[in-house]
Amino acid sequence: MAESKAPDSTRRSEKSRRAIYAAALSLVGENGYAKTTIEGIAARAGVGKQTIYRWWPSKAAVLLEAFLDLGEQAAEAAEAAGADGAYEIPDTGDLAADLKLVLRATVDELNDPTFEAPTRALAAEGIVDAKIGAEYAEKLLEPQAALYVRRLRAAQEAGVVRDDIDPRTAMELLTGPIVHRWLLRTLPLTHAYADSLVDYALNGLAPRPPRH
Amino acid sequence: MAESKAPDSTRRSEKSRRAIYAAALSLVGENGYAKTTIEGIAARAGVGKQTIYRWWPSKAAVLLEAFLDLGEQAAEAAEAAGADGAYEIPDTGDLAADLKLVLRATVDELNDPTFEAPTRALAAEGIVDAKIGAEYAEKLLEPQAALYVRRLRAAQEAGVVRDDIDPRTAMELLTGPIVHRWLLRTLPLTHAYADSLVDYALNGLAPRPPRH
Amino acid sequence: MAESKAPDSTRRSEKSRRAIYAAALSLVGENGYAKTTIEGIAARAGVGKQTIYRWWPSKAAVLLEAFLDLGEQAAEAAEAAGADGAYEIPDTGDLAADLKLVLRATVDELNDPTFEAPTRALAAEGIVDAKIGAEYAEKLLEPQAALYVRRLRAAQEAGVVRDDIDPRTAMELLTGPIVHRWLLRTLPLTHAYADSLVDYALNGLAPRPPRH
Amino acid sequence: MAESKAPDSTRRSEKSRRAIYAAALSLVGENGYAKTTIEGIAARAGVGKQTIYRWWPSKAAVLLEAFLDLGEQAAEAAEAAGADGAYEIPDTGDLAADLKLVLRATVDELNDPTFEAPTRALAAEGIVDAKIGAEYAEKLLEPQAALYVRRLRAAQEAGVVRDDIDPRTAMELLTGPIVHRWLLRTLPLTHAYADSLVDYALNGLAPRPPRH
DNA sequence: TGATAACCGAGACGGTACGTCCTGTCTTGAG
DNA sequence: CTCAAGACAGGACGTACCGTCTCGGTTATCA
Repeated sequence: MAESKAPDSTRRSEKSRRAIYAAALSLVGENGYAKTTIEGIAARAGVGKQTIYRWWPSKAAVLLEAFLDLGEQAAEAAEAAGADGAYEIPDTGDLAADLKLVLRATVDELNDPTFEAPTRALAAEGIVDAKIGAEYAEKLLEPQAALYVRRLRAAQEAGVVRDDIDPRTAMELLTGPIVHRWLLRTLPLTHAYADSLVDYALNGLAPRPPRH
Repeated sequence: MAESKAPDSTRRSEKSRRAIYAAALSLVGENGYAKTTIEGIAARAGVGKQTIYRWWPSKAAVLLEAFLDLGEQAAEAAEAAGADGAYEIPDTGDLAADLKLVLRATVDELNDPTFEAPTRALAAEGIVDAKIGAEYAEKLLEPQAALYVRRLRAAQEAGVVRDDIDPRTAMELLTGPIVHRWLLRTLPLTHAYADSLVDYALNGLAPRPPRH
Repeated sequence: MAESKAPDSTRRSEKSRRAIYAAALSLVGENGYAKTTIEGIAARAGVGKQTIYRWWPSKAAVLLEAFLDLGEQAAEAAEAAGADGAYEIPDTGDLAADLKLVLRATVDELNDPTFEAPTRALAAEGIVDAKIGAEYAEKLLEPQAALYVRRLRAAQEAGVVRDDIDPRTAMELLTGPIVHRWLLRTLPLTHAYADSLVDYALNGLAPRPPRH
Repeated sequence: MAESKAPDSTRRSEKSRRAIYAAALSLVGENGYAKTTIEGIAARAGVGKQTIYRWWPSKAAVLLEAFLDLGEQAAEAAEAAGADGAYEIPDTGDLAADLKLVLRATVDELNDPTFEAPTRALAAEGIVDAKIGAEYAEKLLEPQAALYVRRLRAAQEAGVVRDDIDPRTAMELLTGPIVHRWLLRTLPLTHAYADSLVDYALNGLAPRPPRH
């Protein structure tokens, strides 16, 4: 059942891999994803084209891995810098405040022009190419999602979220609209919007029956 | 001070335009958007390439117009078939039921494999190309959004939605998560999910204080 | 029975054709045939690669045509310069002298370093590729051969060559050894050698019976 | 002052060498010389590419050696089969008949489709690459030429060829036209042609003065 | 009798050129 | 003027080989 033509990854050149990541990221930053070519990446990385085609199935796959590598390096750096490893959504007891904090951070990140082009490009590629999409979701989205789920479960245990709520769906109620606005650029993405979403989601749209 | 190179649209060939729409849609359906080329569209439409370049700025623009045209034709057909023109979200008095109805329809539409490829392609293009994205949002998303806003305002007047709620944000609370799941394929898109969203959005995640 | 994909030669760019000829000849002169690439020819000619692939089946075909064109232009120039058009082997009545004259000229031409590289390259290509070889023979060799045949026929009429001799074979008796030496570089190619060939061929190797 | 990178030929793998010869010859036979690659030879021979690059400077050199080896093996086989080793042109006393015999054999050999492709390929390579050409001439052509020279010298001693004839040039008068026809495919190569060449060469083209 | 060189198979590497495809522009001839 | 047709310059595609290199794994002398 082994792949007949799989290259021998033990002999892979680490130097080339890193150079390809760097070249891909810089070219996408400079010219945009559409104008970035495999040929251009190879040239800037000082690498033969075949070395890219040998290890990646597509331009999108290269960029995705480069992105993931960037994240991993940042994580390692953070860990080395003293943090206790796993980042978590804070739990101050005030769920609304905690969620607003992280959603505002997400909003800021999405509005950061540095990351905008490559992130949009990857998202677009993932929308069309299921393979890329799955990897994108698994590697970039899922870890983030898990944080929300943990915080929401804690909230359920603390009694501030109903027990019959599915944390996953609850998370999507918060992040879905933000991603939607960012992707489709329908309306500006602001801190106020993030706050509104938290309030609406936690308390619902229907009026509360008045206490007696 | 008119555009020096603007073609004279009064002399435009209607037949060619329709042939281009048909060719574009069929080719995207057969081979996917990425493998569809302007040359291929021109060939299948029996049209010179210049005729496409003269009237559209990009492949995405062609497909977008083809899509809009499809919608318009469907609308005209529906109108001719007897309906009173403007479609609306029903108002039975039961907001939750009404919303579930339309959200389930949206889910079905998004799951329809016929429309999947071109819709994803357009969405992806819109994510990367702001021009396309704006037109996409204005022509395809906005009319749909307006229906929700109207229905939610009616609900506010009826007192089943709080007055301080922004209908636009409320709408995004419902459709955002659905679009998000569809685009990123994180989890399957079902009627049950649509129902949950309505319930969560209307009632919130936090427990209601007990009536006295 | 028409070719399905034949390009329309009436719309062919004369300028590009000439530029391709010039580029091909100069590159072969500079770097040799083997190191001359279609890509290089296209680049120097300021032409798209497809323009070469559209009109020629191979690098050898390009060079062959370029060579033929060179000959035609030289011929036109000569004609314009006053000559009476068709060049002929002179007929002074002394066959041996006349043949030595042209064979010495041929030797000089083959020893000319300017023409050596491209001519060898074309000959080599023709040896391997029958199509090229046939065109090479027809366009470059045949006209030359016809001159010999005419001169030898005149010699037969004048009674200095036996009537039962095939002029074609006779010609090959003269040129074959020269071409052979040139191609295979077995021994140097000199005027003396050319003279010997004429003497040997005209008088034979066997001793003449003594006159009475 | 020895070559710093010369491999140690005493440790050379005989098995690999033979496998490379066999692979080279079979691939040239199957696909032609141009489509035969060093990589392909190595793969079929079950040999690393470096083993070829270590011992041969070029593809042509590999094929040339393979060819020579073929000839040597044939010679050894012939010797073992009883012959007295050195082959010679027969000397029956009738020079014309003897020459016709060997020239007809040469014609048959050149017309043998089995040897055609590789022989043409080698000849073509030798025409362009002087190094290969020299080796080709020395190893394959020279031994053959020596046979002619010996037979012609014997003819001179017997008085059937004039003493002032250069045997080498005389030989070229016979073989040159045949090789020429074969290489350039101008006209078919037949026994009759070989016979004519012998007659023309021996007796010359000019009429003999009538005996008194 | 190990050390220590070589050759060896294998195949990744930086490159070059291939021949194909498509882009967006330009030109031609018909209507 | 628009249109169908398609040639053009340009350039990226993905593939095939080039010739070099590095990697274990056998041999096959020498210490």
